[in-house]
Amino acid sequence: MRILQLHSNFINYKPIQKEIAVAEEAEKQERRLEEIVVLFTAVEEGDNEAVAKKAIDEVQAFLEKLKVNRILIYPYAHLSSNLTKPADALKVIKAMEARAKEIGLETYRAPFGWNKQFTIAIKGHPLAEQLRVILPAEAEVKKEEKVSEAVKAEEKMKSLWRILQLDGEILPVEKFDFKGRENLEKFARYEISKVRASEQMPPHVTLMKRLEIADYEPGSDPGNIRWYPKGRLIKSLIEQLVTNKVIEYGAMEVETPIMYDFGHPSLADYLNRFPARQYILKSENKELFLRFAACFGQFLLVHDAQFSYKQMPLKVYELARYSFRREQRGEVVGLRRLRAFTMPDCHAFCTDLEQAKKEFIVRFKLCMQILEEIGLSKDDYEAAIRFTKDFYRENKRFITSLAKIFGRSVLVEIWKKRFFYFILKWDFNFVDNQDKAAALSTDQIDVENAKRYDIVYVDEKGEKQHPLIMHCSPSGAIERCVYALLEKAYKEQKNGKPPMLPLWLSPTQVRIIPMSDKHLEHAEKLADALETQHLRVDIDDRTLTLRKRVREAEMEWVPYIIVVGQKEIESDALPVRDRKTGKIRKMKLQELISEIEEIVKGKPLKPLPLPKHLSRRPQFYG
RNA sequence: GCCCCGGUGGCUCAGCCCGGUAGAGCGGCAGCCUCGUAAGCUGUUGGCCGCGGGUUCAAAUCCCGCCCGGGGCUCCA
Repeated sequence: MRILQLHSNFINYKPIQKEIAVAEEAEKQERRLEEIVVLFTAVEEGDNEAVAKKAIDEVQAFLEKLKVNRILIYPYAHLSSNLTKPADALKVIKAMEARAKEIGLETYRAPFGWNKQFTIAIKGHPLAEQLRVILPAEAEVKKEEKVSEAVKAEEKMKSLWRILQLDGEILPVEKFDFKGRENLEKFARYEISKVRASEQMPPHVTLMKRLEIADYEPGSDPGNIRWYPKGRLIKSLIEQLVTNKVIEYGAMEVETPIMYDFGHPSLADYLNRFPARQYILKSENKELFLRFAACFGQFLLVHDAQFSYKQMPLKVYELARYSFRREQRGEVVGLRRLRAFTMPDCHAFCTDLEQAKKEFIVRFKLCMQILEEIGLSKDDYEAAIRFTKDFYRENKRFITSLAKIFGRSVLVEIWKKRFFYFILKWDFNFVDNQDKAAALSTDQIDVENAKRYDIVYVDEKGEKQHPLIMHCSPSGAIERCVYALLEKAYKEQKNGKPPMLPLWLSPTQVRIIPMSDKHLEHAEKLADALETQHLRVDIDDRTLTLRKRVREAEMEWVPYIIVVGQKEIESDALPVRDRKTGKIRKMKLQELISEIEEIVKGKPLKPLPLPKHLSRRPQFYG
């Protein structure tokens, strides 16, 4: 028996004329059914009542998932070329109907033996369309084979979850003592069972709006974000920092297109593994898709390059703004997961596993350093290392050495067989205020794509070889870094500390508040002096009370606030309100400049993204 | 994609259950206050009650569809 099962918004059908002698009696009336699972059914030779029962039971298990309780059994011969005799078929169909009613389904049936016209609207979700093949008991053996094939695939994907300790010992997750390692526990739980509960809005969503960093864009697709001047500054600074670090590491920065031709031979095969997750667009007679990583562009570019083992490892980098993934509707949240995001993506092409392992360590350290510089310390994230069983057997010490560099126990995921294109992968994961985890940096050793893209290098013997490819995002998506920083700030607030951004990312580093308009001129002088040292300084020249302006500066997370009045004109000691401590420190201007310069040393610099005078600024939110 | 909750001036929200003239606080604007470190006072502006359809004499309110947001699933090479 074959059943084409369609979850439908509605179906309209109308019997037109009898086709065969055994056709049932029916009225030639149009019928409409809504919110229904339609079962186009072909009864094949050898099917019997047991098959009918089994078919309905299988369907029912599925209906529970969909939370639908209404079916239409629609005889449909065209599904099979091995049909049984019509009279037997009708019997089996009736048996299906009886079974369905028996187990409490709201059951409808289209008449058997008629030529019918129909219109159907099928829902868009992945489970909406399914083909079932139900075989009679005799054929059970054959079916077993098929199942075992499926089970094998399933088996391949089965993951073992463990905790790898620094001494190299691997413990089952239940046996590990998570005392003092609550984040690792939350991360492990998130990865393994994904159980979580939360009623509140993610804190970073409220913050990104209130601080005028970013917001949803109702005029776009979900997961496409609008960035206000302050947010653009923060993002752009992080982008610059990551890019600088990766270039320092030795990668060559390139730029590749954001859209690709579906028909390109190297891409077609790769894409077949990731169906229906891209944005697709048409241009003239071509079908294009938007990139979901910088891999395509870089692979195609390196495919055309000529290089030998002497130039390896060969490192290529791109800040992929944007990468697009049409994530499922329910998964797109704030800045945690977007449909359009900025992905720093660095590939390294290595001669062999030995070289790859060496490079892997270099990049592991690089990623830790980059996160640290962004403002996420090792306490803010947890590591996961994922590999195949085979790889572990041969590389125990290597994997343990990664954990040692990380300095703490890590979560490991072990695959019995390789089913991705990589044999080893690690990722750093931020655990947020809702106990959800989001991956930041990651690196992988890819053993497949060099062949797929026909990327070759020339070895010592002058022979062409496929390299190993390492895929690394040194920071993870830039937007996700902003998410992590905001969530981290919120955590600190919960712990009684003032929430803030790292000084080098604070849109306003120093705010000067003149007591009254009589003191504005002096404020301007101080601001100019700070500005020439490349600090971001602004002046709150609005005619509001002092208390109110101080309050607003604090709510904007301004790290240093200086109130300027008559005393400051007469003396060069400035009352600097330090957000970190909440105290007012008497400082000379030069002392403040030195302090800030020391803290932001080595970080990218950018000017204030807004008018210097607060009276000249629009309000983007609130 | 599925299930649950929500969408009301720029922002946060009340009103909806039980249909009958749209409300508050914040913000904006104007005026006063010229101020010593987290909200000064007064006045005023501002709303196709997310969009479309239906029921009704009458819809922010009831019903249906869609869009957007949040949560839970699923998914996450």
